[in-house]
Amino acid sequence: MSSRPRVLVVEDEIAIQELLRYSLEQAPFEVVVVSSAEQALSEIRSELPSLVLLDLMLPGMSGINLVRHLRSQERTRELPIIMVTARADEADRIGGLNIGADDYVTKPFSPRELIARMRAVLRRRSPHLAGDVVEVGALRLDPQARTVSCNQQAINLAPTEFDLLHYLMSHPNRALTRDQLLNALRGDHVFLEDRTIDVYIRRLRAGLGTAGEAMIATVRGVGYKFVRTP
Amino acid sequence: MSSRPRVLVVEDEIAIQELLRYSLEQAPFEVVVVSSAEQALSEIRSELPSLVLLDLMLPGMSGINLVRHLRSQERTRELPIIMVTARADEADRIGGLNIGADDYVTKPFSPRELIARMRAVLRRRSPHLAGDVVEVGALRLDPQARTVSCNQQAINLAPTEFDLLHYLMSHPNRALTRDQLLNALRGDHVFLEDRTIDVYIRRLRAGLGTAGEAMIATVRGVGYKFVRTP
DNA sequence: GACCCCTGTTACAGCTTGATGACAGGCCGG
DNA sequence: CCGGCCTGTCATCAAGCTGTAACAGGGGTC
Repeated sequence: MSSRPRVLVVEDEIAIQELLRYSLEQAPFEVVVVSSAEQALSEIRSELPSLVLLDLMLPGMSGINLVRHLRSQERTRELPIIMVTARADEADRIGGLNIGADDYVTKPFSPRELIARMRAVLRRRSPHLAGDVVEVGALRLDPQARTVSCNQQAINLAPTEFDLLHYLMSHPNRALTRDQLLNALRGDHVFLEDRTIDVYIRRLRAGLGTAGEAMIATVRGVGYKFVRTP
Repeated sequence: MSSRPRVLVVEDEIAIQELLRYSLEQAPFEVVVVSSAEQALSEIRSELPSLVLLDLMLPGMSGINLVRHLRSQERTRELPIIMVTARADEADRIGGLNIGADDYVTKPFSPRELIARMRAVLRRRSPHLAGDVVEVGALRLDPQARTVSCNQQAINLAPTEFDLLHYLMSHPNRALTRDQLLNALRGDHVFLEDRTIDVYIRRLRAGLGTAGEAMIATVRGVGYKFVRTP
């Protein structure tokens, strides 16, 4: 869940589909591709992605109408959307942002630029999904490389421990309840014991060694907290 | 109790229920969802929430009638209520406020906006639930981080001591009865000895050190008071 | 100054909460 | 197919927190 943002690509040209799938997976994102607005709706209904990448020109319902529709629904009101348009003047015409997209890119675009824009949008909406390196004190976490180090010393963490640390470091100095942490790790449709978080905190602390004890604080009666200054 | 505000969501559409539950829990609020006015009454009877989020259109008893009923009862007269309404026309809005809701939002709404309005209402009615940092003299209390400091010096308090201080600091220069304090800490359905508050005041004063003696004043025959200027 | 009411303080038993170690099952790679 | 990690749960233990009673002390009233 917290590991890689899910991107829904709505694009009908096969060549571009493949280009996007490849470059986005390298980013890394988890990529789901559909080729029409109708399929996009169906996919979104079954699981909300972290971001939608949407071609303006589509068979059937147009991209613009899809954005309008998504913006009119409570569930998808805040869903980050980036539009892809064929020509710059098109972007001008639709005023990309006016119809409710968060950003747009014009073809031809460089994957590098696209990914940068996606990160920018995610950064605004959900900081821990943006893929930025997080650095606090001697601790450094790189979400893309999925590495953690403390004073240049590499630290090995299991996937869940990594995601947990990532979320904690992205929300420093804030007491987080076990519920919030479980939601961040597993999404809101999974039912797990609150106490499971205790165990992961323990494993994470053990993995981080002495430094970990200082940075991950227990907030009695509430949950846990990542403290910036020990 | 005082740690996270309890929100009762009265909403019959499943999709909106889930959206609200997720975004409110991240806020963070403690969320209870019911799908009819009758269930809402039953829930409120068993435990008074900090705020009610109420869809105007419900099966059975309408949202409007529920508000009227709540406003007619002593126990729920002051309960903050935000109405959610599908129709955006002005008559509804005015009606919403006239019948006694504290605020309203119209669908479609963004979770961000909704949470901002909830905070605003809470800030007005129950300042200690709004989540703002409270700063009085050298004392500083951060509800999100759950930290207290005096002249930059961290102070460690037990959960109840923290909540008590939070409530006191949010209502400065005002004599508060033991009943009021117990209510704020434990809700209105828990019965405890008044004198228990004395003990918590004692523990809180001890925790705050010399500064605490000066700021928490005893109001003989009434209760206690947080004084701004020693 | 005596008395009563109120508050301060302490001690304590019971309970809740968090830390920890162990374990079964699942998944993955070799 | 096997072995090794990873995951989620549980039982247990230690520590901290809570609520009450009991006693001490002080202030105000008459």
